[in-house]
Amino acid sequence: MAQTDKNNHNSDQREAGRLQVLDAIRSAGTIARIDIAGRTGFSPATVTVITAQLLEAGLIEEVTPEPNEKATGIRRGRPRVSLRLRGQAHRVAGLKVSHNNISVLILDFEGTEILSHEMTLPETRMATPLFCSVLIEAVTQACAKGSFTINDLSGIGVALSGLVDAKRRFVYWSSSLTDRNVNLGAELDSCTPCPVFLDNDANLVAKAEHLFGEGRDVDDFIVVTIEHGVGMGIVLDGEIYRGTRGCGAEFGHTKVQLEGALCQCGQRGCLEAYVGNYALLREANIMDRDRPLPDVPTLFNRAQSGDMMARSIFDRAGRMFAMGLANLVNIFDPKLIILAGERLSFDYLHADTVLEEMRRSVVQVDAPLPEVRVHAWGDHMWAKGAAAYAIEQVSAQAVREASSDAA
Amino acid sequence: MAQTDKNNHNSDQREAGRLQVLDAIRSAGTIARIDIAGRTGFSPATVTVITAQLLEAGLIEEVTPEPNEKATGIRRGRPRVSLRLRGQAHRVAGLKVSHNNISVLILDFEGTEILSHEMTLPETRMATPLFCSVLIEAVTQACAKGSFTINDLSGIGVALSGLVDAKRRFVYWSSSLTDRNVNLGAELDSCTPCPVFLDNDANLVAKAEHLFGEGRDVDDFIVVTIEHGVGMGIVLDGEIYRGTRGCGAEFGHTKVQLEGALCQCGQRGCLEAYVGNYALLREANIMDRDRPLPDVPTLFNRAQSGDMMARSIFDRAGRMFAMGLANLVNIFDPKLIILAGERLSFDYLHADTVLEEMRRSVVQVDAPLPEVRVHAWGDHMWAKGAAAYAIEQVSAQAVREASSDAA
DNA sequence: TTAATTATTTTTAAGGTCAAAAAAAGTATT
DNA sequence: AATACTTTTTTTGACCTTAAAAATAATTAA
Repeated sequence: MAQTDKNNHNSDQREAGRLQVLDAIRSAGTIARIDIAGRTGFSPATVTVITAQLLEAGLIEEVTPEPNEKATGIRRGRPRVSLRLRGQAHRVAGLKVSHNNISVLILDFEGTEILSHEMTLPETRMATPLFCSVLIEAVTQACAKGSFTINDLSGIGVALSGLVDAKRRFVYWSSSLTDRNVNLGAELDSCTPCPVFLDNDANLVAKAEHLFGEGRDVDDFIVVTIEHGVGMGIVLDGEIYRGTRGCGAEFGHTKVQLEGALCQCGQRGCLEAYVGNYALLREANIMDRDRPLPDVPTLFNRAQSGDMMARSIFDRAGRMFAMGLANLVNIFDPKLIILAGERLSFDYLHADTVLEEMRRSVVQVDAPLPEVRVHAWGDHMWAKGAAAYAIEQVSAQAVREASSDAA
Repeated sequence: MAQTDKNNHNSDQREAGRLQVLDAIRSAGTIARIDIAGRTGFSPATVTVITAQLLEAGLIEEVTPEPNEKATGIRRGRPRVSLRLRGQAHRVAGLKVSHNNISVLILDFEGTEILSHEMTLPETRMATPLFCSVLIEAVTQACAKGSFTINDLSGIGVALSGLVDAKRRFVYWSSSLTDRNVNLGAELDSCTPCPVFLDNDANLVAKAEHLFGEGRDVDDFIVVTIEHGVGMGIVLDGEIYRGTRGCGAEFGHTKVQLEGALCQCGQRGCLEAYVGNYALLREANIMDRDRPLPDVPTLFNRAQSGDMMARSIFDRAGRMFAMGLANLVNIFDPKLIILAGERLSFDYLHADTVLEEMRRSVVQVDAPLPEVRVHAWGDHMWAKGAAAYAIEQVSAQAVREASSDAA
């Protein structure tokens, strides 16, 4: 809310069209002008004009069809000329700051992975200046791996767990920082040669789903991530919904029980306090203090091999999760919910029984229920989200330049 | 989702601007062109062009300042010419169908109330044909009161409790209809000389708040209504958010307790089953079967005079409500929440303790919390929402005609 | 009273987008 | 091989919006 650009009739209007076309090309991979017109709603005439400018700016290129390859069915009429993004146009980095380490992913403009890099953190929580220099160091190391430098990057996206106002690049609170209320964008600007973009990690997974994942052809969906905590990203009308202060979509701290279990946020009854990684282990270890459990997969194995205590922990978590999802459906009535996870060990939350319970807890109408897709990403998920955000922002900047050059 | 017009570059684009200007004039009451430019983001030049067309179409008029009245502070420069809606341009009806009766409210184009009318229903639940004829009868009676006929109306808005897809004018379910899945829009079209618009009643209260109420100057807010049940209307970017199937924002059936109290919808643990009117009475009558309570105000009086049982009922309801509101804040991070109610007897839900509990249950950041405004409407609230919707739709139609005439 | 100043509104010239027409680049038919 | 046909792309003329300039209508100062 209040955080969507609108009414910027100033110079924004020409950019908007360019960006829409660029997005259409990105989501399609390769696409002919006529289909861009179909998808975006622009007239073919306008598409011609816009693509000409994007071509001239070097952001896209025409695909010269191989003579043999008439695979797309022999069509009559003037043959289509497909367009695609020009990968070499830009190079961006995506960073995910985790508990113990930073992952860096470098993508080209097309979204192709160039390389990835991991670096161990000196400390879990750092003061702002140290944090900045660690970030830069991680990027520098990654670039070195690919024989280029940080100066060859057009943008850097950073995924943080915590409460982030992405627009203002302001961090209210993050588990990686000892400081609160840090104007991290400004801090990082002074250390890097290229623009840095920040957001909450779950929002960025949603961004990755929108650009590269299950949400590629959908403009309205919700992404729920489960791991240590529970995160959510909301995409409405093709944009991340962030709320007034930039800290909406805190699904994990939605209350599912009055005076319920204690959450790491200090409050009680948060969904995360029933479903999150640490919540499950806490329960397990309360139940059986003599055999402390190291991790959730172990607990899950026990449940599957018939341990009733373990099973009841997952059972309750699943039911709470179903309730949370049902609430999302009741509020948003979305077309699609994506359950995104890095590891498959959390199968229990994707179980048919959970989804069935969700369906039962939803307002019943004679219309198809929202689709729920489970997307098991590799371990790059979070960093890829950050990189996706960087690509999006770099695209906007590039289009801005292309538009003003055209004038 | 998927239910916001976009990409209608066809003829929509000229309408959009006209409509935006019209909305700005409506929300301001009277406003000079230069301020319309400021508010809408259009250039003064465009405002001149658009207002000229709206003037010619008779939708707005210039305010001739009284010679004496230089009240607005002595300004230098060319004096502003204020514009306002021309009330006589259109006349619309808003209908709210309740348990036992229908209220009809007739407004002029400016939103001024011309008259209101109440009619008793023959039955609470009716088959579709009877329902339609009762609706028409109510409108006809109301018009007769004002010495005009239904033919003098430019549109009729209808507020229904239940699950309504406003875009399709389709009713999945309503407490007023015996049938399910009724294409009520089409049914009503065949009985009326003017267009009929339908929506869920809570959505329409949100519409009324946006056009005439506390949301007049806000484009992103949430309205929660409490009465028999609990309703919600979400305004994002100036538009009612309705979800994919048109049945989002079902706040009342959000689950706040696993395996909780039985709700009238047949499910368990719905917020409404703790906070709704009928839920409170149910509890009270379970507790004390010998003295059945007639209504909630009586129960509330008992609580205030120290009856511990009554007090505990309100206490739990309040805490559940606070939890529900906190969840909304955690998900939407809205700028404003409006608690809209017809009667003040529900003070207990607006109590400071409830709001305080909500504030405690929200993700804590060093930024101002969403504002919560309590708006106690008169008994026209629901019908006014329906009328507001009719005004909005009629405006769109009028602008469409003005635009095509201008061409 | 006249000129200067100020603020609002309107006009003008330029660029963006679209519908319709034209051009382009193929396949199908004779 | 020539012509007809089909589909995509580009061009054209018209309209919408804007920035900048001009016109308008007041107040203020001289």
